[in-house]
Amino acid sequence: MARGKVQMRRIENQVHRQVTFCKRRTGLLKKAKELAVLCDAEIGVFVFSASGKLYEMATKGTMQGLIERYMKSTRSGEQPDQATNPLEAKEEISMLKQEIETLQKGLRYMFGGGAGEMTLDELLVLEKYLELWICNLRSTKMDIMIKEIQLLRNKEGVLTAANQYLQDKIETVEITNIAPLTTDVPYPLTVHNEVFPY
Amino acid sequence: MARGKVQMRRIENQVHRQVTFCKRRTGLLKKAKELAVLCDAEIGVFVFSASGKLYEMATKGTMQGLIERYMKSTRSGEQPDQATNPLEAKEEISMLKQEIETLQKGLRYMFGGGAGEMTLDELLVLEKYLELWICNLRSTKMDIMIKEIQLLRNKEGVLTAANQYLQDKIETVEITNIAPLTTDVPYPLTVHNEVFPY
DNA sequence: AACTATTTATAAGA
DNA sequence: TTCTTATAAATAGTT
Repeated sequence: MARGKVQMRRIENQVHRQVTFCKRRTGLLKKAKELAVLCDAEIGVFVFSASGKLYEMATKGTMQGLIERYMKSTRSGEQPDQATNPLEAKEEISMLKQEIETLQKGLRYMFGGGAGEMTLDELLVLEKYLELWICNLRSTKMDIMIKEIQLLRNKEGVLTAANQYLQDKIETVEITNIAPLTTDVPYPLTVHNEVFPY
Repeated sequence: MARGKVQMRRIENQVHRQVTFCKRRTGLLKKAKELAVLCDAEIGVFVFSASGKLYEMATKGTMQGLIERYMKSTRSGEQPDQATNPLEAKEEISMLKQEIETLQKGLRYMFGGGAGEMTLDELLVLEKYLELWICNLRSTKMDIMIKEIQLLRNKEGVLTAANQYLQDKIETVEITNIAPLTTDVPYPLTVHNEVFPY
């Protein structure tokens, strides 16, 4: 797909074939990974070179696990399994941990340098950045919290008003009902608690 | 790869995800076929959609045959693993996933100069990370500074000693040269300043 | 292993 | 879904 169209048949030149195999194999596995990530799919790919060498990729757990799943789903049309088996789970955990490691590294490397080999000056710059970042973050956090509080206060106000209103009403009811109450209670007067149970 | 770069993470919009899944799955299988033809390789691909549907491709014979070959070529396969409690494992997995989500958001947040769409909880987690990071950074910084100071002190010691030595020498010269000085000065006595100009 | 000129793949929109 | 189209990615041929 570049510098000329390619015919869809075996590349005769052994060197070209080898180079293309390497490039396209990489591309294929990359595409598989992308599809898995973007669309939340579970993918297994294995490639045997002409010389019999195996290259594989499983996007979740192991190839073994995927093959098992494959077997199941072709044999009897199994349901998408909910219960992850412990082996897969462990592997998933370690994969996720590795991913976290990578992300943390990414964060660290973002400002250039990287944590291990940074000079004092670089560290000072990074520190400033981090301070700024954390400062912005806290500001955002505060905004959110303030809004949240405001919201709750409003709610509280409304509830209080409603409560007050109901209290008044109840008192009125109680007063007007004083006489009947001495003989019979048709319904519990505390019914208003069920209107605002929170 | 078109009309805009795509972020390498799960597509949130369900419709977009479905469409992309369809397109990319087709693309992936096409690429696999091409690689097989061009480079005389044997390839198996299987894709489980998020909903558990299976799509597969085997370039030679059946998937079963390929899987058998795969199994043969990876003889070390099974290991009897201790059963991690599946429940705990699942919990850990979901926690780790959440952590990854937060870190990814953090990275995006950072690139975007802050103010992203993070929730309060995520912000709190990120804040913790940043605090930890800045703490580590400061520790590293302190190490470096302490070493630097040590180094400078050593240097200072050496320089002071050298200075003392030269001072003594100069005084000796001055004393022994007192007589000639009254008549002629062949060179400036302050020449030693040029030896240690700092 | 790099470098690009091209071809392909595909995201977004209809 | 399917088509279109602008753009991002992959990669064939070359150095």
